[in-house]
Amino acid sequence: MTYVAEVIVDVPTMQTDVPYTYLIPAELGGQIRPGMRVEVPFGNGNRHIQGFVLKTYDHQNPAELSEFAMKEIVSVLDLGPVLNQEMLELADEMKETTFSFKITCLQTMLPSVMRATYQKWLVLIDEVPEDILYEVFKGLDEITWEEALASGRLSELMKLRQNEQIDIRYEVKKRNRSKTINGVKSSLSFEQIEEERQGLRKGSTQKASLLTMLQGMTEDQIMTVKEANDRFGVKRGTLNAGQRSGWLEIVEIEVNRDPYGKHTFEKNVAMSLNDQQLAAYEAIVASMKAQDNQTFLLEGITGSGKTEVYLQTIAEALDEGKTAIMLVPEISLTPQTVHRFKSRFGDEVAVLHSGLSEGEKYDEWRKIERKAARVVVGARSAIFAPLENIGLIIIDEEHEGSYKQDDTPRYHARDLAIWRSQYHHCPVVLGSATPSLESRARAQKKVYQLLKLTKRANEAAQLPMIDVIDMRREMAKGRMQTFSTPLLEKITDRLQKAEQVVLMLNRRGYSSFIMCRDCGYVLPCPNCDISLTLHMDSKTMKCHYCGHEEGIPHTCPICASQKIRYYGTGTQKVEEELRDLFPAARILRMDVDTTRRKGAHEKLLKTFGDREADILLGTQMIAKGLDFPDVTLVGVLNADTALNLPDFRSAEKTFQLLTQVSGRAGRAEKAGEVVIQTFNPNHYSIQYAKEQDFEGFYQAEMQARHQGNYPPFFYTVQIVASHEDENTAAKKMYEIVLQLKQVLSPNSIILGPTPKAVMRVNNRYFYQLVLKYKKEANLQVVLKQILDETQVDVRKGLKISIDVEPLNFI
DNA sequence: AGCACGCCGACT
DNA sequence: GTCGGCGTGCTC
Repeated sequence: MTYVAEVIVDVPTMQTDVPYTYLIPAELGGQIRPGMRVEVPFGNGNRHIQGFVLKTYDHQNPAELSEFAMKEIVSVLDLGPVLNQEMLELADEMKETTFSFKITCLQTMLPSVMRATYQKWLVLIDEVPEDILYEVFKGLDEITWEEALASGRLSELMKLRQNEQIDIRYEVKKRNRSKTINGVKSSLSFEQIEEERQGLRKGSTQKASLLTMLQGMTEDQIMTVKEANDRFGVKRGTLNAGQRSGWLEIVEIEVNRDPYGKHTFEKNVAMSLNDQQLAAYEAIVASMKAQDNQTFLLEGITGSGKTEVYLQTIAEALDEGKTAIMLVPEISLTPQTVHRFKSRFGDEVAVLHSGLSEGEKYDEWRKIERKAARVVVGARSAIFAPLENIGLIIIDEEHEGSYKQDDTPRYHARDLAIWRSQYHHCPVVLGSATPSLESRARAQKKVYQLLKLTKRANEAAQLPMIDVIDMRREMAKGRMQTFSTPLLEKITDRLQKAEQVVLMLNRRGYSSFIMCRDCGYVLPCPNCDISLTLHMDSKTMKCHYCGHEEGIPHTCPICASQKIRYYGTGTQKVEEELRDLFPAARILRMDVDTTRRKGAHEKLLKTFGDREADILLGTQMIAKGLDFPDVTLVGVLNADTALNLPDFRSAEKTFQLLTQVSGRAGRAEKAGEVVIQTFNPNHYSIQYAKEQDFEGFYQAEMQARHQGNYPPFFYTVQIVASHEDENTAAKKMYEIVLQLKQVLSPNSIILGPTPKAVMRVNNRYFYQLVLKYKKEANLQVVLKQILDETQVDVRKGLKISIDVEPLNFI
C-alpha cells in the first residue's frame, strides 16, 4: 500500500498553481491529513518549501497514478489540520472569483505567523581550501546564504558545490509558536514516594516539600512551576533535580496570550427591544432556526439599536449550540466595542484585529480552533475564523470599504460571508445606517430581506438639527477661512456651556504639502508622481505611496526663495487656528500622526470621554462609532472635498460620511446640532444628509448610477498593468482592450485604458481600464486567458492585476 | 520563486 | 578559447 498526497506548494505563479503529488513516507503514514501544512522538496535543487495537503489517498501502484517520479514529503508542520474541508473549498471559490493563486488564498485564511519563512544554508560536506574555511565559513560547519553572499566569493563557493564539497540546505522555519509555560507531572506512585522519602537526608527540606507536593497530585495532573513555588515553596532548581532523579516530568503547557486578560468585564444583560428591533430579531432568529441561508439587510438609523439586535441574535445562536461571526470595520473595533461583546458573552468571545501582535492573533485563532470561543468579533479577515456549526454571520457597517482587501486576493468579506452561510445553512445580517447602493438595490429586488429600524432605541434622544453653511457666501463676505461665522458662534456657545464639540476635517482627496509662494514649486516624490506630504511628528516630508522620506526644505530648490510654506488644510494647521481663536479651550487632535502608536487611539478617546478636553478635532476616523453623551455640536469643516474626485461613488461616500459624523451629536438627552460647511450646498448628497433621509438619497443616487451605467446597474472589473517602462504598460493595456473587444457583447463598456491618477508609483507606471457589463457568460474564461497569456510578460517585469468589483477607481 | 540549461558578447 | 550575461522551461 502506497500513500500519496496532493499538495499545493508555496510558489505563487500561474504555472505552479496546481496540486503536486507526493509520496507519504512510511514513518509519516496515518499522520498526514488534508488541511495540514507539510514541508516538501521542490524543483531541481530540491529546495524545501511549505505546502498544503489537499487530499491523501492510498494506491497500490504509484506509477499508475502519476507519470512523474514522485518525491517524498519531508515533514509535517502541524499536529492536526489547520484548514478544514470548508476552508479548502472556500479557497477554490476565492481563487476563481478573485483571479488569484490557490496558495495565496490558503495563506490568507491563516494567521500570518503560520506563513513559513525560508532560510538557505551552505553546508560543508568535504574538505575545502583553508582560506574558504577560515575566511568565509569562519571555521563553522555551515553559514547562511546571506553570509555567503556578503563574503563576495559566491562563484568559488558554487564551484565547490559542483565538486560536492559544499551542499545547500533549505530550511522551512515554522513561526507559529504557542506561548508555553512549564508544568510538572508526577512520575511516581504513592508507594514509590514513600520509599524516596525514607532515603532523604535530614535537612533536605526542599526535596521533602517536593515529595509532599507530588504525593498530593493525581496521576495525570499537571501543576505549573509557579503554582509549585506559590503553594509548596518548591523552587525551580529542586524541580530540575527531581526530573534528573526521575521523580517527575517537566512538560510544556500552551497558554493563551489573552490580550484582554487584564480587564475584568462586568456582566451586561440584554436590554429590552422596541417593536422594530423585536421584529428584526424575530425574523433573523426564525431564519436561523429554519436553517435558511437568507441574507438580511438591517437598515437602521444611528442610535436605533442595531448592536443590541446583533447581541441578542448571537445569544440565540449560542443557545442553539451554534457559533457566530461578527465583522466590524477595523476602525470601529475599539475597546468600547470589544467591551460590549466581552461583557455579554465573556470568555466565549475571540477578538481578531490588527492591533494585536502576531502572537496574540495566533492565540486568538487557536482559541477558536480548539472550540474555546464560539463568538468571533473581528475585522475583514475574521471571516476566515475556523468556526464550525455557524448559526449566524453579521457584518456591521456593511457599506465600509475596508471589507474588501485591496491587494491579492482581492476578496470582499461580504461575498465570503454569504458563501459560508450557504455552507452552514445560516443567515447573514448586513447592518448599516447607510447601506451600500449595491446591497440596498439587492434588498429592493428581494435578493436580501430588508429590515428597517427607523426609531431611536433611546426615545429621549432627539435627532440632531443639521445646518448647511454655504462657504461660497462666507468667502464672499471676506477672506477665505476655515471656520464660518455660524460655526464659530456655536463653538463659543458650547465652550461657555461646558459642552463638548467634535470637529471633522475631511481629508479624502486632500493632503498637506509644501509650496513655494514665489514660484509655486511643490516638493515632489522622486519615485512617484505625487507631492510629498508634511509630517510634523517626524519633521519630515513623506510619500504616502512608496514611503520615501526626506527633510523639510527651508528654501525653494528652484528659485531659492525663503517663502516655501506649508499648504493645504491639515489637521495640524486647523489645530493651530483653533488655539488662536479659542486660547482657553482644551483641544485634542486625532489623525494618523497622533494615533500611530499602539493604544494611542484608545487613549485619546478616553481623554475626551473623561471630559478632559473640550474640542476633538480629527479626520474620518472620528466619524465611526464613538459615543460621547456630552457632545452637542459636530462641525464638518469641508464636506465636499470627496465630491470632486473622479469616482462614481463620491456622492455615496460623502453621504455616508456626513450621516455617520452627524450621528455623533446628541446621543443622550441633550439636543445635538451639526454644522456642515460646504461649497456645494445644493448637492443631493449634502441635502439628503441634512434631511437624514437615506431612502431619498438612495432613489436619487440610483438615478445617477442608472444614467452613468454604473453599479448596481452594471458590474465592473478593473484591470491594471504596471511596468518600469511607461510604454510597455500602456501597450499591454491597449492589447488587452483589443482582446476584450473581440469577445465582449456590444452592451458592455470599456473605459480606458488611461494612466492611473497617480501614474507613477515607486518608479513603476500604472495603466488601467474599467469594464462595465451586465452579462458576459465568458468573462471568467477570457480574463483567465489574458492572465495566462501575460505570463511571458510577467517574466519581463510586467504586473497585471484584475480587481472584480473594485471599490476605488483612482 | 529559484534553479538548470543554453546561447551570445568581452575578457584572461 | 572561457566567464558570465539573462531569456526560457520546469518544478510532483
